[in-house]
Amino acid sequence: MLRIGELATKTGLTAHTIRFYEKSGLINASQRSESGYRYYTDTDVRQAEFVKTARKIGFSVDDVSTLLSIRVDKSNHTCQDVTEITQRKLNDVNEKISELLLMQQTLKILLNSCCGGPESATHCSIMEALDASNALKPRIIAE
Amino acid sequence: MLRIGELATKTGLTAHTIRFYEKSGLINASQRSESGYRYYTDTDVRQAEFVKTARKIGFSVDDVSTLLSIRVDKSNHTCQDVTEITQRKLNDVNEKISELLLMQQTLKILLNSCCGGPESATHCSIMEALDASNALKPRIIAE
DNA sequence: CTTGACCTTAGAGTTAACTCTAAGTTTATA
DNA sequence: TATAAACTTAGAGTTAACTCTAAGGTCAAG
Repeated sequence: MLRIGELATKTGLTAHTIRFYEKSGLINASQRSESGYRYYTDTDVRQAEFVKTARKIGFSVDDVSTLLSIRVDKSNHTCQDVTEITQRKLNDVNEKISELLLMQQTLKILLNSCCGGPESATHCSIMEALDASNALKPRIIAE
Repeated sequence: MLRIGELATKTGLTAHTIRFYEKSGLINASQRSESGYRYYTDTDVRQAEFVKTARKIGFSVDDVSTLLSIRVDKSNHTCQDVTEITQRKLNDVNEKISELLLMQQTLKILLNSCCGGPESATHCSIMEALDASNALKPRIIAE
């Protein structure tokens, strides 16, 4: 039986975060001492680790909540239920990556266009590009 | 001279956002009518477009603020000043992309490992992977 | 028996960038 | 002149996931 600080050390979460997850319904202490201290069993620890793992992969607290409800009642859920959540997350991630790659390309083009030296910014091509408002149109690859 | 709604239409921002940017020091109306209506000159419009462009590329409101202060006083700034901001932003973007690619890989592996069918989740390999807590270790490419 | 580390709660604060509301004023149109 | 669309302000609300604070209780060691 671990106290909250020990669970924190073990999982790499903070005690604050563990309490926050408790409020969110993700982690529960099976026992409480008379004085109110939380005590965590091995089962609790495994659940906390599940939560940590799922969060690290990128699932939202809400997703983890859903995954946990599947976890405690696997026989009444299907692989489809699980892959749906995973696929949705993957779609989110893919979309964000696309956006960021666009930004990345634009920023790279801007950086390549500018000398970056101690010259006055009077004719800085980054500033000019931002003013031109077509700075966003990604050029054909390798221009 | 445009009113705020017209500037909104022209830039694709909302009037709310334009007022928010005003509070943030990004966009100013050169004129006000006696009754207090904002009126924007061509110069204001160009500045608003600059802001829109810079935000779209991914610069934070704070970054844009800095870029604007360079813009109005180019001769006292250098290309280095501009590239520094741009490079910092590119570094941020690169870092986020790395994180997301890691998530993406993990999610793909999870999806590949599961049938995704109407079978009971009792032996769902995604759930098992999340429980194993080594789900995070990205496998060697193409495993 | 005291000290310090650890625990408790409720609830407020953080971050970024909006987004919205309420209550009232102005302007353009029919 | 009436009405609807557009405008004004200050300030509160939104989102996600924490993060921190205040004020106090508990526990082990010396």
